[in-house]
Amino acid sequence: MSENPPVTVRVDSAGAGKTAFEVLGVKDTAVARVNGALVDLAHVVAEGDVVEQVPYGSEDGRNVLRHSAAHVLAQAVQELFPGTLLGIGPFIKDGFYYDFLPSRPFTPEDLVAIEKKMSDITRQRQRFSRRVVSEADASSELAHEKFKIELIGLKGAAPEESPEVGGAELTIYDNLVGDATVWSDLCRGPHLPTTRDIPAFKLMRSAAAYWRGDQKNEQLQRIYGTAWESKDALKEHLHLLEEAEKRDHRKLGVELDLFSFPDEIGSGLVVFHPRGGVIKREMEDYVRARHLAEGFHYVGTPHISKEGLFHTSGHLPYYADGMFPPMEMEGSDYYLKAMNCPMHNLIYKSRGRSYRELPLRYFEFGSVYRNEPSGVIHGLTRVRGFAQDDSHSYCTQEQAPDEVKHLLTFVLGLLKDFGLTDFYLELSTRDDSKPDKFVGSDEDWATATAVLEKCAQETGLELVPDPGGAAFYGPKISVQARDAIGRTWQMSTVQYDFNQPAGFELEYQAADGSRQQPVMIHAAKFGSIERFIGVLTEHYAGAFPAWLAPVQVVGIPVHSDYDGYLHDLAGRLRSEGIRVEVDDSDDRMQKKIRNAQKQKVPYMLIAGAEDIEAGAVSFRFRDGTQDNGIPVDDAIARIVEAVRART
RNA sequence: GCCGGCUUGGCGCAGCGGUAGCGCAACGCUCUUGUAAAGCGUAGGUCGUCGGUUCGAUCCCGACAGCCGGCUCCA
Repeated sequence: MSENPPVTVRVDSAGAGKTAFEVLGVKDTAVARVNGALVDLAHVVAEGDVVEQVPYGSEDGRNVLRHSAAHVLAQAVQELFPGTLLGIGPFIKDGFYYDFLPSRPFTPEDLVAIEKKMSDITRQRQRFSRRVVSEADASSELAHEKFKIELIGLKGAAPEESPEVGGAELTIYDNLVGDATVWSDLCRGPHLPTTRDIPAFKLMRSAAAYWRGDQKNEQLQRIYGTAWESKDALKEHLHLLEEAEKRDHRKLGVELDLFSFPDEIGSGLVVFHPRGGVIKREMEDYVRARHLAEGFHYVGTPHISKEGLFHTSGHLPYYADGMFPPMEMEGSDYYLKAMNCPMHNLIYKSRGRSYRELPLRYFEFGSVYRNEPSGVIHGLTRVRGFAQDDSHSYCTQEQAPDEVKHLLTFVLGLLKDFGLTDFYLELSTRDDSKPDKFVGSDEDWATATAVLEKCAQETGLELVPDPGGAAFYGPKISVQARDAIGRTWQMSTVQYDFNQPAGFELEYQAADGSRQQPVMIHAAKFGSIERFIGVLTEHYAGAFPAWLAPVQVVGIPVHSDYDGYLHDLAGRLRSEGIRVEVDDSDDRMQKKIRNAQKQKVPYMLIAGAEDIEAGAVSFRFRDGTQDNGIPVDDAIARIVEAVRART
């Protein structure tokens, strides 16, 4: 990042006719912003123009250098694999990609060769030269590039869809060596001045991607790369990726013996081992207690149901693809439930309800099963069987806004209790162009959406629209949480539903004696217990806070003579509810410390002759710091307090 | 579901057309004195599954399953 504020110049009469680069006259300039629009440094300015430096390390600067790198990638691919057709090549977070239609998919070896060819191209200092073309000229020049032709046809329709087209005019960028054009691509620009100006890049991987993101379209081969304003910035990014890999919950799940996915059970189905079970149980106990404190009633429902229930709820007409296929018994088809709401509705309906009971809140850890496509299964964050900490609040339409607010406040507080503190909200709404995917009237959708939007805004959190992302029965707010290394995860959802109360003919008797239909608010606080454990594992990199740690204390004797002393201490801790082990194996002390450290145990209690003489014990913490000679009573109090405080 | 890659003892990895090794872990023995790996020994694998090619397959080919990276989708 540039330390100094960007240079800004207002062009005077002497500057008119010069290039943006000339009037700025400063280094560390990727492109220029002239009167608010990004342009090439070769752009000729006029008197009165305001020209601003865009440094390489700025957001725009990075985007431009990444997009320029994408061009070099495309050029390298077309030189190495003649006849390969081009898709699009935008910048993305941390890098860029380019989509291709090659005669065969790229291999890892191909990527090495392509990266080398890219280096050749950058060394040649090819100039990116902008040329305005008419639609007819572009079409004939790019006649062999069918995807580019399609983009030309889209010009103006969706400017955000690709960097190739959009804006007032159609442009082609030529790569020049001397005066000779060695390569060209349809592109809106802008670009760095030359290929040599790309400071640092690296190809990451290749993968398939559907043309224009639609499963119905042809599948292209996408190559991902990363590019940065300096070699150091690139190195730092690669280091961050390594760190992220170390906290991968799938890896930590094995190393810390938390859970596994036995092939024999099936893809996307998890078993929790004793240590993972501790985390799961602590979470559930705490969450259950918090729900009770917030006025929820804990209920219980089965995992499967006859199909009629899911017709009533609307799941079978709208969600059948997402459910496991039915099993037939005694002439009925039974389905594993994919959602808990239909069952809760039956509890509501089990007797007449009064307005005095509302809002009526049901909560359970409901096990649901969803037929996720095989390619999307991913550790704990995308599974086929999981438990939702699911609740349904039945209330009058007038109560709904307060209930949504209540839920949002509750959810955010709960997430904070687990160490997640950085959030934004997403408002998922109906896609009006696909009426067959959503049930209910326009008016009801508008009402529901307005309630959610207003409540979301009142939290003061950033609110991002998600058009088309609603459930079939109503709009939703989802809470996105950022973890310790800045990645975001979709956690909680709050959904406003007026359709299922109608389908189930739910009602309550109002104060005036009339029968009214309640609305129901669905809310999953963690989304799924499984996903949340996965996210927490990555957030804490396996070093869970003491209250969640599978093993909270390990006693380590300096010599086996002191095993008994530590066993006595462990007994006292255990009676305080602390999960404690004494490592009385015949390893040496150093090895025991190493083992406890690798298991990320919060407290190591070390005892030798000095400690015993003083009636004390020595702490070693996970960060390697120590606190020696602590009297045993103090040590116990300290640990008990830390666990109680959930810090 | 689609495209590509991968699959060798509990974990991490070698290897190779002539039926397999290493480190850690496990087990045994001898050790154990202050903050991240003591030494020696033992045991453990029909090389994911099923077919095919071959005199012979862990190795080559195919199908299936699982996993990984993306796309699409999603709590």
